[in-house]
Amino acid sequence: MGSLLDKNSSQVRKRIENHTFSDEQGDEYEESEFGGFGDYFRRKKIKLQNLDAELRATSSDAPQIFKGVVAHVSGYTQPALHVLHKELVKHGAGFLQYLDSKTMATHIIASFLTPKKAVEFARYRIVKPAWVTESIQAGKLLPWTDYRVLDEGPRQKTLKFDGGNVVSQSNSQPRLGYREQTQNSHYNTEFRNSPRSVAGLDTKGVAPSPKPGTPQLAGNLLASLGDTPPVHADVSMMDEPLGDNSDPAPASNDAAPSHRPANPEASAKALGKIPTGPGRKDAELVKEMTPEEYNAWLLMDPHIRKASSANPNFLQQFYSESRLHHLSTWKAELKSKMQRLALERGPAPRAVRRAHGSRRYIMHVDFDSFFCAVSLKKHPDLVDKPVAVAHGSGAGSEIASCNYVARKFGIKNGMWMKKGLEQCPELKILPYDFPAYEDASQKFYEAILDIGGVVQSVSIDEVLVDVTTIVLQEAKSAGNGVDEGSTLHEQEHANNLASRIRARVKEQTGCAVSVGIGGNILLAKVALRKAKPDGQHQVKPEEVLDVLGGLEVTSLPGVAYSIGAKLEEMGIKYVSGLRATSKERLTTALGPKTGEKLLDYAKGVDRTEVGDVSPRKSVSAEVSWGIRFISQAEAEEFVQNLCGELERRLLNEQVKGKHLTVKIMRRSLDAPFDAVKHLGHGKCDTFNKSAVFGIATHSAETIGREAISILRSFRFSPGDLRGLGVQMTRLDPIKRGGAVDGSQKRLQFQPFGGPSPPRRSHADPIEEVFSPVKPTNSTPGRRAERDPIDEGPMTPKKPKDSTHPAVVRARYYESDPMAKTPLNISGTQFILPPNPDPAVVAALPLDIRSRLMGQGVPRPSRQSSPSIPSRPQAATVEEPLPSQIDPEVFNALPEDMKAEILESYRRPGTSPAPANRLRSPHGDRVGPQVKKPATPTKKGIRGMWGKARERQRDAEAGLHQTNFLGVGNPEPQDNQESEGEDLDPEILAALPEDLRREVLEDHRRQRLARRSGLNVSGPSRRPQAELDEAVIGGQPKLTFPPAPPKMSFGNAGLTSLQEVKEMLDTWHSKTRTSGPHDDDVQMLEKYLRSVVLEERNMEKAVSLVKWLDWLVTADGTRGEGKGKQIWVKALARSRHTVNAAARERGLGELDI
DNA sequence: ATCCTCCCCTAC
DNA sequence: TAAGGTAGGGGAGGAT
Ligand SMILES: Nc1ccn([C@H]2C[C@H](O)[C@@H](COP(=O)(O)OP(=O)(O)OP(=O)(O)O)O2)c(=O)n1
Ligand SMILES: [Mg+2]
Ligand SMILES: [Mg+2]
Repeated sequence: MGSLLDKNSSQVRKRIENHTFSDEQGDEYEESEFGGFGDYFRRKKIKLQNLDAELRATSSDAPQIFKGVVAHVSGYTQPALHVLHKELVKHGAGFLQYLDSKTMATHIIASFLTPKKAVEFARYRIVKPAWVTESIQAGKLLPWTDYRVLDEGPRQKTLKFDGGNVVSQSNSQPRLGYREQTQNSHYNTEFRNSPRSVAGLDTKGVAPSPKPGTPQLAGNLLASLGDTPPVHADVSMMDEPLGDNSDPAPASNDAAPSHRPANPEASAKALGKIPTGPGRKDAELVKEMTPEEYNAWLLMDPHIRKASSANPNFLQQFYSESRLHHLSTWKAELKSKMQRLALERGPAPRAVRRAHGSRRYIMHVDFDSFFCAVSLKKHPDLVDKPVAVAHGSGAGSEIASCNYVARKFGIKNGMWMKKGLEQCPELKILPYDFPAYEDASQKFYEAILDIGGVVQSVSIDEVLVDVTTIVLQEAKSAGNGVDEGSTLHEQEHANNLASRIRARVKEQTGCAVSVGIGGNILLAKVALRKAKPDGQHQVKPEEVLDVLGGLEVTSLPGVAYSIGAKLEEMGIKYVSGLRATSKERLTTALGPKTGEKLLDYAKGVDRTEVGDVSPRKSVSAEVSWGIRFISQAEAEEFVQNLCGELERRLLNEQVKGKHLTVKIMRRSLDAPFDAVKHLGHGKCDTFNKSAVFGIATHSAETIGREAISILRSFRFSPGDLRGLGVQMTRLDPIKRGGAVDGSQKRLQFQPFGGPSPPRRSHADPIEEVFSPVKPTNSTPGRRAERDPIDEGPMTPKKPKDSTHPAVVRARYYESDPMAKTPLNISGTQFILPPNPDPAVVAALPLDIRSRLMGQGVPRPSRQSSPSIPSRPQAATVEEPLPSQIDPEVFNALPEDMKAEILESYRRPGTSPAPANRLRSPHGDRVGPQVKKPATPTKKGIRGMWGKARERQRDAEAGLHQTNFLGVGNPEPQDNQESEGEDLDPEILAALPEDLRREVLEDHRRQRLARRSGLNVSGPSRRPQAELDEAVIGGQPKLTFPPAPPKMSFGNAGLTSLQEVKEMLDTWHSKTRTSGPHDDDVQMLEKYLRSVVLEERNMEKAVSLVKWLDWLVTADGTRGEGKGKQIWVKALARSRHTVNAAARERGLGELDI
């Protein structure tokens, strides 16, 4: 148990957070809506009035054994919180619902602690609930030390982890609730700290520091975003987007000229909304836009910019609002809590469980329209109306949950608003209330745990409980009959139990849960459906077949659209039809397991045990909404952020992973730029690729490096990216007792593996580590780098001697004249080391490797001079071994590498095939039997043919490839003049209409002239050392009138510009309705002064004010609420402050 | 047979 | 406007 504490090295961050959090409880922020953690808990506390006094008065006779004890209960406990509370108070203890001021509590009662809590409570006496119950039983206070939850032990070790990165994480933190996430901004943890210095901040060597984890990749873009406030052209909508037959130009991009947007209205609307966007006369221009240009154009709208990946704070913001993310996070948390609770409860039930025959009583308990019901608590007037919970009322907004009134209209959870409103125009829309869902859920779980069955969490609003033991027990003691009647008694007891639960949950939460009872999980679920809403139902053994038979197959768990359609093709619509089908036929169609399972289900058989949960097999982070990049750099930065997120989650789970998969969604080339759904991914092809690390890792740096390499290897036009994700599998628990950090010392000895590199110790002597290694065991991707982004895989490195992989790589870099322009892959020359060791080759990152291979046999068409930037032309898919590959080298490769290389050749760089692998046609060998019916999929029938079609389309896309060369610098040198910079939407927006057109046109011409393949080079990707210079040379070329001031990124100051911007963003969005707290504004002013006077960074100060200006003025919240007014004033004050400070320094008036 | 990898599908 | 995440079961097909 104590291991929990020591194990988690992610606690550094958490510790800081927690400390910050406690500090925030200081009264000075009391009124601020942007009050951070403290505020969250404070508000929660208000809801729970403390009735202790009353309790104590009514039970003064109980021995006051807990006198002097002030207890707090954390998490789910057994007995439940309310019981402990009552008992403690009755016996003289003080009780804290929430830890207001930590020092007041003397004991914390918990069954187990999450790592986060373990740290938070590190200084407390943390005891198991049994301490309370057994003390009461004993009639005296038992020594708490016998009930420790945690062993003692320092876990300083963990504090060393990732020192500087810690505070800087800008992404959401998976374990935290949405509110913690959003409020735990830099503003809390750093910004506030810097001017004031926070007492109590953990001082064990971890201090807030700039954010090395987030390289300033998209520097230019971000800089300009911040520097040039958007032009708010009025939305002078011709408000009739409908039926307009004018060309919504960008929707019909030329990848498919004949293609009309799936939803012309939506497109037209989107267009119309964009301030001074290209009018219809620009149709031609727009039609020829690259995806990047289109995105740049799209992002001219500040609202879109704010909501999408263009916002530096995007990941955090997105996750904090994503219901699906919360659902997943909650589920994972609950799962592990239940797991640990079961452990702590003792291994008893296990043995007991199977004792009695096979008769089981399983309850499935689930809230009725959970989100909706909870959100309705604050709008009781609407309970009788059709209501849904969604983020908005636009056509693409998703209905997370709707009440049963709405369901009568045909509305369903997950439905898009467009359809929902079609079915019911009266539909009322309520906002999400995530904290309320957490609260309701907690009470629900307490009630469930209270009954003492075996509990398995299904989701935030749903559990399975095996109550067999309870029911049998009760039936035995109540009804004396051991005969036939006992079953009836049992059933009745089960029903009673269900009633009790329902009543209790309703009482505690005000919301209805329904309960299904059955002899197994399947039947409990089926019963649940019958029970809803607000009811309970038991499926008795004798009714099983009848009940099931009449159900549609899709109401069986695991059967939905795809399998349902397959079955329908076979003429099976109802479960009864399943029973009438031979196992053979089912297994042939669906596979052995699925076929058999369905047949079992049809017979009412389900052997799955409640509570059987296997350990986690994967951890991932992905986003497929709001992705609109205008440069490769942005895309890579985003991937890096995802990897940061992944690292956090891995640490939280206390695992490392060996197998990395990068998931990419790219706009289908026949799909319009605009998705139907606002900022949605639209129609996409998906591409996954994985890499294996020789040794498991959780390092964001390591993972990011490889992930970015993989991303690059696809050479997608960044503007076409719609979804990105990183997933780790092959997980290993992090072993404690040291060496966590030193693990990479051993990686070399792993068979074919990757990085887990260096604790960025530049001094790390590579040879020494590698020398004893057999070449075949080399590790790819080991590069001593400063920054995974700023120094991409193609950055030059020091040469080394010997054939060590790292050395080869180093040489390779050294000799690559293009080394500094990482993405110009096809146009690069490089030198193949004589006698490349195959393993060495294999050890190279994927993108390099393919190039190297390409050179094995020089092929002018494929690789070549810088002047002929040809891409690999549609490579021969059929050939077993692409001719570009030296067979000798190839054969020496490990098998998996062979496959991978073939793969990479199979898909010529510019148009990899979608991830749907080409499977050998079943028809080939199948003979007469139809082996595999097409698998239907949401959008039409897929399966083999579908895939083939997709490939086809993609191949075709390859031909179009020339259309979407990236905007970039094709030159071999790191040439700052030859720009091809990203188009900056901000700047574009500020241009007069005609000028803008000219710019776009010009931009396009350059691009076409260069014709260099995807290549975006920006100052931001240069090595750190060059960054400063780059900032100057790297000014967007498009420096027209509203030229943004020069920006200095990086660790210019105490707090990086971007970080502060993110803080401001979070701060603003959290207080947009109430306005900022005056203290906070003062602090901002003070900080701005210090930026001007101490940091002496005028650009930063100006930039921040402009950023704030943008935030405030771009906040289109209706009605100029009081919040906005306060914000406007705050903005004015800030502006004044900076000007005043500038004058103080003898500088003139600034143009802010 | 049995394993592994890369998907698809499903659930909330 | 809008916040389309995430983990596990399991099938297909290849390697062993
Ligand atoms: N596509 C979906 C499905 C569910 N949820 C969320 C909102 C739901 O309230 C919650 C629980 O899911 P349920 O399937 O239990 O649905 P409800 O509780 O809303 O309705 P009911 O259980 O009564 O069918 O998960 C969601 O956001 N999107
Ligand atoms: Mg529900
Ligand atoms: Mg549910």
